Amino acid sequence: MESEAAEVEMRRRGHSVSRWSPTKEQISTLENLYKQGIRTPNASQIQHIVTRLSAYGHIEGKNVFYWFQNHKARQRQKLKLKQQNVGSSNHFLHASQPICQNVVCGPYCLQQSGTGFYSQQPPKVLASGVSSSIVTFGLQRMCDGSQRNELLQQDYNSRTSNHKALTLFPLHPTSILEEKSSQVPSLASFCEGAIDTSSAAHINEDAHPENLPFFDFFTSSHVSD
Amino acid sequence: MESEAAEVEMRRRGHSVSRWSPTKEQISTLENLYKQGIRTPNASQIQHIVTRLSAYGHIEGKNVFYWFQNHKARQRQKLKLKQQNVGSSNHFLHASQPICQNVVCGPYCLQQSGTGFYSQQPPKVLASGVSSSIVTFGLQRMCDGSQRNELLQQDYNSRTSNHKALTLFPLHPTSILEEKSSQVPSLASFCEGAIDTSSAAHINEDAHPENLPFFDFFTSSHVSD
DNA sequence: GCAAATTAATGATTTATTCAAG
DNA sequence: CTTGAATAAATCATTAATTTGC
Repeated sequence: MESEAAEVEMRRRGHSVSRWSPTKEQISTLENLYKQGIRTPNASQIQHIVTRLSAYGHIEGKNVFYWFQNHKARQRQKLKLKQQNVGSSNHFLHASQPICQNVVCGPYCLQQSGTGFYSQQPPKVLASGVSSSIVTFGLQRMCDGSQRNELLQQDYNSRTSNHKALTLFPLHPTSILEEKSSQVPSLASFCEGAIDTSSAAHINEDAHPENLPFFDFFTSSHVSD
Repeated sequence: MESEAAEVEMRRRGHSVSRWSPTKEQISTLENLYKQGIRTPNASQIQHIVTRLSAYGHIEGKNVFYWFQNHKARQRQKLKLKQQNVGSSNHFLHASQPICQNVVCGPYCLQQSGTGFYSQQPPKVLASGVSSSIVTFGLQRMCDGSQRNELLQQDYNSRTSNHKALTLFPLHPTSILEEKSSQVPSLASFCEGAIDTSSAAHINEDAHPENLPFFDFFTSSHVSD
């Protein structure tokens, strides 16, 4: 439905609408995604999620971002409390089980080689100067050697998606989702998207006058190198 | 063109460009801005800064954002160390002096009324659906009642600019800078800018087909209120 | 002088904490 | 009381300074 117009109206009329109120569908979808292992969606993922969930009501990228941020944190602290109560002793390699039983948590993490991971993608720069910062997702941190034995299903899908295009939304196997959108670390990427792109927009406005007002998540592969 | 060239240059010289290396000019400008009181520039401020600093080399919004984030934090911890060494006892209302002697730190902060500050601007939404999330800058937290007696020159200019249009860049007294750009809380706003704008753009693209790819920093006074 | 090796700065991310709307 | 939103603190990782041995 067009809750968008309604909300814009509402906001324009001074009504607070100061905070996003997710619909049931939106929440359940987000929870599903979380269960599938999404922890910190990157720009393209968020873009996708927003696009899909917009069908159920107004939603913005930051809402999605914050939702995952908060959900992750609160699941974690919930877990912490639980474990505290149970007082289990062998808290070594089996975290996250109580949280999401649905996701496969491969034993791929912890104690890998020191800094061997993060060269998945070479730094790539888009023609418009929108560099896609790349790489460092969060895995190498967990695998680093420090004892961050928190959750560890972090980017299971981020990595698998390189191979099989992860079914973020069962409805749309549109691929995209990953790979070329280049693992940009969520927040900063938006930043760059919002700001630098705008400047880029009036710099070479003729580049994509079509319907990509700020960034092409999809073409970014072949730049000008 | 200029900034791209610089970066391309850098890349050609074998530098991996995995991280932004500010030029001298960029740094000094940023430091000046900081001294002028800018702590957490919002989207429009960042946009402006980027536009200006692009003349000196490649730079993106996120770079500016992170720079302020880091600089603020590190100045703060530097200060903390200093104070620790001095062991001054009457730490009550005179923070931030050691950091930036150039900025006027009015005694306007701490112990104001509880939540009186952040209603400077009513939530405003641009026609394109790019809501400018608004408000909460960071001041209300400091002034709130909690004892965050850290710095407090936070948005001195944010407030003064309401009256006298703060000279962010001596070169360009273009005003803008504040007021109407509605104090959007930095990060999230980019997020929204990057994501929501795109989706919104093809929803009602006809809103501002002119040359305002996502926000008009300059005209924003008479939006559609 | 100069590169390899160390150290210091600092750019970039993630996590924790806090505020406040509903 | 729950949770969306925002900021600050902590942390990681890379670049620049610098030291060191030749």
